[in-house]
Amino acid sequence: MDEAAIRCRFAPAPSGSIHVGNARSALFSWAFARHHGGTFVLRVEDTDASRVSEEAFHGVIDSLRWLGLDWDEGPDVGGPHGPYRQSQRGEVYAEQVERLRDGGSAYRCYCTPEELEERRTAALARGEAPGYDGRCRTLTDAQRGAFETEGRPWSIRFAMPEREWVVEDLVKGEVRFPAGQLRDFVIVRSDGSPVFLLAVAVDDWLMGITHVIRGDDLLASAPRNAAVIQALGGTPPTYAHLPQVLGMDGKPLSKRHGSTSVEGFREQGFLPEALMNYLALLGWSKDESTTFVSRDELIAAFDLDRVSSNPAAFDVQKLEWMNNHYIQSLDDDELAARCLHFLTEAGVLPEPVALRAAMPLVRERMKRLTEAVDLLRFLFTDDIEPDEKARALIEAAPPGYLPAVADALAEVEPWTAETVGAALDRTADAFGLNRKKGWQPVRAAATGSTVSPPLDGSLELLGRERTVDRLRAPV
RNA sequence: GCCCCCAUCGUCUAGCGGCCUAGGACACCGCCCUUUCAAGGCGGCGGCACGGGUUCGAAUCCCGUUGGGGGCACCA
Repeated sequence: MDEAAIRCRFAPAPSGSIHVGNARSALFSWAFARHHGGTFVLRVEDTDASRVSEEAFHGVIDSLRWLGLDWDEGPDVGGPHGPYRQSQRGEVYAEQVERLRDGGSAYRCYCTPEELEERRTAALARGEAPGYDGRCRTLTDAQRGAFETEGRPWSIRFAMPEREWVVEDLVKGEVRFPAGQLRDFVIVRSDGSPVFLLAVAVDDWLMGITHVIRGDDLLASAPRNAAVIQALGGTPPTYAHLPQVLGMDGKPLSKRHGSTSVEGFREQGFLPEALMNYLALLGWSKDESTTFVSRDELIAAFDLDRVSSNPAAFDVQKLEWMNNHYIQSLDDDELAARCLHFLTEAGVLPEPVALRAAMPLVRERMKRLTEAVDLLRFLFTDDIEPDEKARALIEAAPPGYLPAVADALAEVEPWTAETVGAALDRTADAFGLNRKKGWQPVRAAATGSTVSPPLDGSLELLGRERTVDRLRAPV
């Protein structure tokens, strides 16, 4: 195929935040376009005006950019096929609907919602398919005239050709829909607004989309999209339907799985490169053993022939492991910069130099950047309140031990992790304590917790004065 | 109810008729390292949903069963 001509798109509905399943569709579509040197288009499907807001619109764009995706055409960057928001393409759809009507591929439907519902339940009761029965497709002029003079509101339906439809799907293979299975569907609501099924087809066609890569919940709409495009005189794009992303319980991702939006993961302290890597491997594999794939490696290696056709469960534990890997790969400056946001958000105001210096201490201890808060709080505030376990440890220390440690540390010169550690060992030794017994009470008193970054390095950063003060503070 | 999709360790997957005694990764368990917690190293547990075919030979191909998911909207 002519690779340069490949055009893919991601078409999210800006209703709420973009969840990871959709993000993966975007990622695969983007990677496919980039791999083949094609064009990636972002189009916002906001035909249902009641559910969209400017905030949601920007949220989608922010999430995609944060993830590391970019697009050549879209609502924010423009392009030759705009506008890229369906809410702004009303006249485009109106024009194409006229063409469909002129060509006999669309007709006015006068059925009321109540009638439709009634016939649907009746069909179900008879054991028949609940879809539209095509009544208004064969109205006589007299019947039509009667409805018109009656002033009945009407919607416009697409006359689905009654034949078998075959979708040559790049992931699912050849998918056949028996004749009669696909019913006439509404393309224009009675209020005159276009419906998704129409808008998608028109836009994919007019925007020159060659490959539609999306979730397989849309598989059944592929023949409908294709039929509309054909009726318009165009050639339908090639489709690739990705299996769904599920929760660990095997059920579709939903609210009860917790925060599953890209924005949610960002707020939880995940790195975009980790999320991208994880998502890339959810339903796609580079080979039999590769686990880490950078953005560039993904572009270089991605293709649809290695996309799995079965649904995948989203495993946060694996994401966390991968996030830790990426955190470990960041240098001190970069990691400190990324942690800063979470610390300030939590009300911990870090001193820049100390923050950077603390990175080697916490780097391999964080699965999420948010963990920097608890790990480093002791360093940036003197308002240390030992937790229950810490308090118990402090109280269990031999009488005079902590003051003795304070005295020893007061004399240490120079103040480094090594010398601090040595002083700690000497004092513990003098009290007949091993390292574990000797260091834990100190950790508890200095950090307020039984868990902290390595103690010697932590005290080095905390400084002599603050360390000694904390060890001498009445418990 | 009808149509469609899917089926390899708990999870993500490799496998595209003999290379499979089914490989890797996460998780889990054990050991090592160790000042806590991690990280790291080593080892272990664990799977082809079931039943029929096809074939000299089936995780791989076909059919059925079961199980899961999606669709059949004036939602997208």
